[in-house]
Amino acid sequence: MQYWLMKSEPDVFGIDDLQKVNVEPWDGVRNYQARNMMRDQMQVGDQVFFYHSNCEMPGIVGIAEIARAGYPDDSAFNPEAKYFDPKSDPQNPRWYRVDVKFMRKLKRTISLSELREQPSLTDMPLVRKGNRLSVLPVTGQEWSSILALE
DNA sequence: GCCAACGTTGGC
DNA sequence: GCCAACGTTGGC
Repeated sequence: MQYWLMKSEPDVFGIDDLQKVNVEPWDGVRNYQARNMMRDQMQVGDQVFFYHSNCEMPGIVGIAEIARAGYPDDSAFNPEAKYFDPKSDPQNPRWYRVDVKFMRKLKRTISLSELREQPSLTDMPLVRKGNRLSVLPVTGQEWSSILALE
């Protein structure tokens, strides 16, 4: 079992939205590194930190679980869809998604600034400047030290 | 709203 | 294959 962190903008789709729908297809990711992780590595049952980005207090707000491993993101095939990509061929899909299932909200937001203060977390790509990847691997050690902050 | 960091595109 | 231009992300 592996651990991940996935970013979302609360104005677009936040942890409360995930709680409401319970399971959400994580489509629209158009970055090859993130695609590779979703397509090749994520497995059902993997645990996910749900992270709010681009907002007043960026940070980890909840826990989710991978409910379905990587499968083609068919929003790329739909010309009407926001994330349409004419270069993705249904016979050979360029983009993949996973299904993410709500587990629980954290008791409080563990903010990015707080994560940056933790000596054990300085190696996390998340806390490094200029990181823009929306899907990131988290080690087991990082997972437990973050949860210990809750 | 600003801007640094980074990925992608496309001309050459 | 290089690299400038451009678009996007995301913290602040």
